[in-house]
Amino acid sequence: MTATTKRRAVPDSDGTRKDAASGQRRRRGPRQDNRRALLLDAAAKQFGGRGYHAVTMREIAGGADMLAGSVYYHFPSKDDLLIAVYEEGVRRLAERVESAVADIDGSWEQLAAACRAHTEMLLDDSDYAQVILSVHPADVPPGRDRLIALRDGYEEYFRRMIEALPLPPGTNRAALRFTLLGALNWSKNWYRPGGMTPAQISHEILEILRCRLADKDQQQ
Amino acid sequence: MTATTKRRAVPDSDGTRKDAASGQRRRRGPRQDNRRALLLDAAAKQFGGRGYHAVTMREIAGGADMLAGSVYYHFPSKDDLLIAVYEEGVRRLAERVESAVADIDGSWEQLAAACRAHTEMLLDDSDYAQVILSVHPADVPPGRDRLIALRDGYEEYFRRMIEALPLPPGTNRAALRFTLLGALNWSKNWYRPGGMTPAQISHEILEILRCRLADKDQQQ
DNA sequence: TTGAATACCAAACAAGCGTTTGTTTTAATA
DNA sequence: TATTAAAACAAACGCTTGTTTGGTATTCAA
Repeated sequence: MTATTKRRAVPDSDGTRKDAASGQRRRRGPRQDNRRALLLDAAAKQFGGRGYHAVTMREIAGGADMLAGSVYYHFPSKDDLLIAVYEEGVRRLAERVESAVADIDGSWEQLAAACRAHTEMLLDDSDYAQVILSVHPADVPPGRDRLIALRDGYEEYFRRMIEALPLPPGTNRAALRFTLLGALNWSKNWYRPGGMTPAQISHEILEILRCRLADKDQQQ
Repeated sequence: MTATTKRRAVPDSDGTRKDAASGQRRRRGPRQDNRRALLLDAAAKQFGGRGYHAVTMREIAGGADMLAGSVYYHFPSKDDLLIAVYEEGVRRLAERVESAVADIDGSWEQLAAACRAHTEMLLDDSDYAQVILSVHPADVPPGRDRLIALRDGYEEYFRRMIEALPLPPGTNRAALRFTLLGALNWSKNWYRPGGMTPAQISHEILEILRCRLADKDQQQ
């Protein structure tokens, strides 16, 4: 159930408060021991591991050494908490991919670096990123469109990278993108620590697609 | 919560009852208006569309024009109902793939036929098949291993088909299988009726992988 | 036609859910 | 140091959940 009214002022998503537009007495900011971030971490771990509906507010709160009611000081509802986690997940994924690509030359090499960063985040490095895979947008009807927009926004990075590849004319780049992302994301279903590393997985998958991705002048 | 004790005898999964091992008086079988199958259909539709935890017993029962309590005549718990649906999903998938492959010659052509059947089932033809994608085995702790075994058993078809392909020595066939199934299954996240058909999707994905799958003597 | 097993219904149950409420503790400011 | 907002707790609320219970039509074999 979505929150309809707020009993108290709830902080903005960045955890800071702003002055009223008119120059009234200055408000106080958040305290230093603010555990909002800890709470978001706990939510990410739970949502990422078990999906939206399997996780309870009491479990999330417990993960941050709180009680369920206290969560509502930071987030107006469970839906909003999930959306905040999802946003942070997309933000971190995008950030990591961007920085992985930053100093790389060559469209193919850039895509490889992005895929590696993407896979490492999903499989090992980030509970937040896993939320993007574990949570189905339809789980949260009021936030559905927002989640889809966030996911699409992130995938836009890959669309542009594949757009930049030199490919034989007539290549279905959309299908290429779906195949690549599908194969990478699906690895969460069979990845086991101790087996192939995330980097190896992403490398292997790209290698399988490579002869198709490569134009004549790049063959091997 | 898992059922701990059964108050009454519950029919077997095929809806028939068997005699006690010793030759006691013959039991009566199920009536003709038995709505067990209808109930299973309703459960498949709900589980397949929204996952395990988002679906309630009342919704499932309502889908078969029953009340929630009546479900427990046929299945001892929600867990068992999900497992029954999952089993049926795997059974139907396997059946469809087997019959699609039956009259096809050539290892490549067989794989293509199997992928097409697989994709059509997942995207259009079967609520049961979609359960395999929508339900995470970890959603049902007591049935987790059973679900994983079922899924692995089905994927064994693809393992054998890829095993039979003539490929360059040293090819990582496991990675190939994961890539293929991942790309196919992921299509559920972006498939929209009116766009590419399931057959086109499966064809396109295989085409992208083809140059890798094909040995020298099969190139084009 | 009877009798027993089948296949439900109607209603409740305890437990757990997301959320609200009133109060209290804590920390930063003045 | 007194004040005030921030950030929590403790306890409940109303509702929904999966499940149980006792009863009742319906069906089919004898």
